[in-house]
Amino acid sequence: MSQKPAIPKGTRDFLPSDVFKRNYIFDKIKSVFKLYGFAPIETPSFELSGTLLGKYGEEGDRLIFRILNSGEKMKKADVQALQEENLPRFANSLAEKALRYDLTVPFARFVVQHQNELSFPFKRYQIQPVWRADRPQHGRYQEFYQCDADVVGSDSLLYEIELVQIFDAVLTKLNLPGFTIKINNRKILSGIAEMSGESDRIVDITVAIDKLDKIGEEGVINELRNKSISEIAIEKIKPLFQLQGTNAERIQLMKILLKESEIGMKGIEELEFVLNAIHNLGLERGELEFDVTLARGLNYYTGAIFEVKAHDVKMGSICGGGRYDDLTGLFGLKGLSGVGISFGADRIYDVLNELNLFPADVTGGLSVLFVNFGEKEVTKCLELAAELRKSGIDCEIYPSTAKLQKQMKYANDRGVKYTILLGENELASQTVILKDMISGIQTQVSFTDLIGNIK
RNA sequence: GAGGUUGUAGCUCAGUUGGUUAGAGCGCCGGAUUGUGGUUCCGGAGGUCGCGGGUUCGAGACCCGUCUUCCUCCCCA
Repeated sequence: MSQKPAIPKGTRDFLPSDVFKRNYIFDKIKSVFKLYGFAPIETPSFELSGTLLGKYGEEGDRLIFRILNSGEKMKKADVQALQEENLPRFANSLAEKALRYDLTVPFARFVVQHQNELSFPFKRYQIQPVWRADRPQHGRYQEFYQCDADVVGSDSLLYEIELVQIFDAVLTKLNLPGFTIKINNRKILSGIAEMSGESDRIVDITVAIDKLDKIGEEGVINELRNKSISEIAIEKIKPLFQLQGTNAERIQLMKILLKESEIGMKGIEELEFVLNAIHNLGLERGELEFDVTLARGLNYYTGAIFEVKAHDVKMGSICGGGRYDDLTGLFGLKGLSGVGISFGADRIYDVLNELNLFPADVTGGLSVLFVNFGEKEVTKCLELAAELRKSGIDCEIYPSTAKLQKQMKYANDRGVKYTILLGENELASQTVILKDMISGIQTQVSFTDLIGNIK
């Protein structure tokens, strides 16, 4: 057993049927991105460590895969830092490069670097794998694909509307029966922190209330206390837990709660604009829900925050996104607002698999297999195969004159739609036997009628 | 990063308090069927019991370490 090969934890191999299914998801996502005017870009799998570190908070840094320096660069190791037990600095001296952790930060770097070649607002999509040194769990991998669409260079709320429509369009196209698009606004969260008198504790407060549906009201209050948020503040936060009813009703309540907070009211105004627009436009299958407890950990969001959950399946969020006013600021380009969303292709894959929502023909089996009867017959098969391919019909010839039984079984395993039997008798009569592998029906057709009988 | 859990044939899993030669189903290969697959029947191959060490006359089973699996926390797609 020790000789058996293995792959690292949290990674997966993909068989042809898996890749067909994944491409099906990618194709739907791409087609919608394109409909909304997004253009594709790609960035390297790994970036300079400095580009990534410090962008995802302390937690995030821990989850970034580092690439060990090679050759002479090994000598750059900061041994002194090791002796001082400053492990982060030691690690940085050992690894100048790191695998990308998401697509957003590399995109920000990309925008700053190519700012003079881009016209703004710049709309890009990007479908590439990312890597996280996380503990693998259900729906959680160390290597997985993200499918991002972002707009940078405009603070127009029209894009928030577009992105909600994209969530809806893609997931509807993928035939997902039900899903909730949760929306919130970071400014509302700031408003909450402000009116509770704990403005500088916004992260602790939001991280705590984000867990409401998981640990309940008591749990959240305990966590707030543990983080030494004042009792007065907690009393002021409590009404949030009761927030219910339609989006419009929730908005009205929040307007009362946050009336003292300028930034909070600004957030409500933005949110209301998006909710109203979507309400008027309507969604296909998605439900848009204002969820004040939606926080999301990434600290670069400044406006709208999105998260999508599929119904009837135990799985974390399948999409996320939000507005970040100053992401490129980290790389020295100020004043460019961006907003974007991300589809978690691997989680969507798992959900579609679990709910059995992949179309039957997605695995794209071979259309036609020529059974091999011998040298003379194969010569004719080669000619016919060339004609089929010219007409766009994919086909193969079985490579050897194995027993017919074996050849038929192979055709069956490959999911072949038609087999063509061309033996001695058929060659003499200029015909083939065309067998429909699903119905089992065989028909004798002439060489010239063959193409017309396939499909 | 913390705690727990799992690992036996290609796959899913049995395997009693430690005791001969480690089993089943499915899959695979061959045959029944020399020009017919997906059904049936018969036969066969395939395992250093995750890996390393220890206890023992004897370990798949017990102990330690390690890797892996899944789960909770953390965080997230």
